[in-house]
Amino acid sequence: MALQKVKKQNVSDIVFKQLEQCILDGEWEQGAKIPSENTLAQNLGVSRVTIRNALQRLSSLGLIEARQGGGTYVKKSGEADTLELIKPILLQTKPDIKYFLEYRLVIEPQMASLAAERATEDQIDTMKKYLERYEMAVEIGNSEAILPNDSLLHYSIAQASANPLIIKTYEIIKDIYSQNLAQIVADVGADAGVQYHRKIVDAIVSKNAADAKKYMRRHLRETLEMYTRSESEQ
Amino acid sequence: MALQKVKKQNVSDIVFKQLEQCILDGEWEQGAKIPSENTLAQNLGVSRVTIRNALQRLSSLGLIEARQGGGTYVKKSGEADTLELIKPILLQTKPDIKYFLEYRLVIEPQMASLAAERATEDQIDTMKKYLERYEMAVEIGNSEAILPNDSLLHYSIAQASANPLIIKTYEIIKDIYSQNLAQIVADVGADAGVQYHRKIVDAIVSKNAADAKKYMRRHLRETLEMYTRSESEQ
DNA sequence: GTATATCACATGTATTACAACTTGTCAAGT
DNA sequence: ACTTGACAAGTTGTAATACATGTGATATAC
Repeated sequence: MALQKVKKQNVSDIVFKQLEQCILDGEWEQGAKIPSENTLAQNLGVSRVTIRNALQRLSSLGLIEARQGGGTYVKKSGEADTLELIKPILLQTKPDIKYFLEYRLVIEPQMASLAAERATEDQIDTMKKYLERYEMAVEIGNSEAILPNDSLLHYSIAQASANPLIIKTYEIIKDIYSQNLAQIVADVGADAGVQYHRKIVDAIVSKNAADAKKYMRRHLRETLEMYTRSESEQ
Repeated sequence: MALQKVKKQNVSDIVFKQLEQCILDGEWEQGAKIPSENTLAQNLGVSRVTIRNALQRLSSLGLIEARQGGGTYVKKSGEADTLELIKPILLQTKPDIKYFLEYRLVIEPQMASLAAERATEDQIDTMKKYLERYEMAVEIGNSEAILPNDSLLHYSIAQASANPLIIKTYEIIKDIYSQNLAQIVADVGADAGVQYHRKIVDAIVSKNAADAKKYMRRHLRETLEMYTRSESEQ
C-alpha cells in the first residue's frame, strides 16, 4: 500500500476551519458581531497571532469584515464582493480554453431550456436588448462591441434560468472567459454563432424549451469545433 | 454633493498590493522563491507581522505557497485551484435543495457522457469498487454507508470526465451535498436510484455515451421528482 | 562514498506592548 | 433641551522579541 503524505496541519488551519464552520453552519448569523480576538484566543487556548491569521484568511475570502476599533462582523452574502477580489488572479490563470468551451457546452443548453420555461417579461426584454446590440455590432463590424454584448446576452439567459447556482456559476465563467477574450477572438473569430443567437432567443420567447436547448448546443458545439480546428492548424 | 467615504488603507493593504503587483507583473516568476519575511520587513521598513499579514492574504488567494523552513514560493498558475476560492460563496448562499438537485441534473448527464468516452481502466475499476460497496450497503440496509459510497461513485464518474472544471464543480457540489445530507435522506430516502447506478456504470464500461447520459438523467430526474413530491406533501 | 551530525536560515507560534480607531457616557456650556 | 467636548473602555492594527519547528546544505566520521 502506498504511503500517504502526512498532512501537517498548522494550528491556524484548525482554527480557521473551526471559525469557518461557525459561519457556514449559521452559528454566527450574517451581519452579527463575532467575539473579539482576545476572547477567541482565550477560549481556543491559542495566541492572538494565530487567531488573527485565521481571521485574515476568512476576511480575504470575503466571509467576514474587520473594522478597526469596531469589531469583526460576518458579511452578508449579498455584500460579498469576493469575485472582485479574485479577478486579478483570474487574470493570471490561463486555463485550457478547450475545457472551458466544453464546460459551457455542458451547462448552457440546459440553462437555455430552463430559461425558456421560466423567463419573465422583463428578462425577455433584456435579452432582446442585448441581442439587438449584438447584431448591430456584427452588422457594422464593430468588433470591440461584439463580445461584451454576446457575453451579456448569455448572462441574461442565465438569469432567466432562475436557478441561483447556475447564475453564480455563469458569473464565474463569464469573468474567466472575458479575461481570455483576446485569444479566443484570435482563434475563433468574433462573429461565431451569429446565426444562432436569434434562434435561441426566439425559442425562449415562444417558450420552446427543446429548441432553445438545441440551438444553444449547436452554437457552442460549433464554437468548440472552430477552436479545436484552429488549434490543430498551428 | 454626496460625501465620499474616506478609504482608510492600512499598512498591510499597501504592502499587500505591492507584493501582489510583483507577482502579477511577473517580477517574481512562477515557481521562484521570494525574499524571506525578515528581508521583506527590513526592505519595506515595516514589521514582520505586517509582512506576514500580506503574505497570508496572498496565500489564501492561491498566489503563493509558504513552506515552513523552506521559504515562500510563487505558485504556478496551473496549480492555482481558483474554484476553491468560491466554494465559501456557494456554500454561504445555502441554496434551496430543489435548485441544487436541478443543478446536478444539468451537469451530471453530460458528465457521464464524457466519462463514457474517456474513462481509463483504473477509473473504471474505481467506479466498480464504489458501485459494489454501494449495492452491498443497500442490500444489508446499512443506511450509514449508502450515501458516502453513492457520492464517491458519482465523484469517480466526474474524474473520468477528464475535464478539470467539471471535476472541481463536482467537488463543490459534493461539499454542499454532504452538508445537507440529513434533510435529503429524510425527504428522498437513502436508496434513491439504486436501479440506475449499475446501468450507468455498465454504459460507461461499454463506452456507450448516449446510454450513460440517458440513465444518469433519469436517475437524477427521479430524485428531483421524489424531492418535489415530498415537499408538496408537507 | 555513504551516512550521520550539525548549523544556518525560513516559516510558525507565543508574549507583550503600544498605536489607532469606534462607541458610549457624562459633564459642561449654550 | 440640545449641542459640544472630553474622557474611558474596548477592539483591531502594528511592532519588537523570543522561541519552536521544519528545511537544506555543509561538514564530519566511518
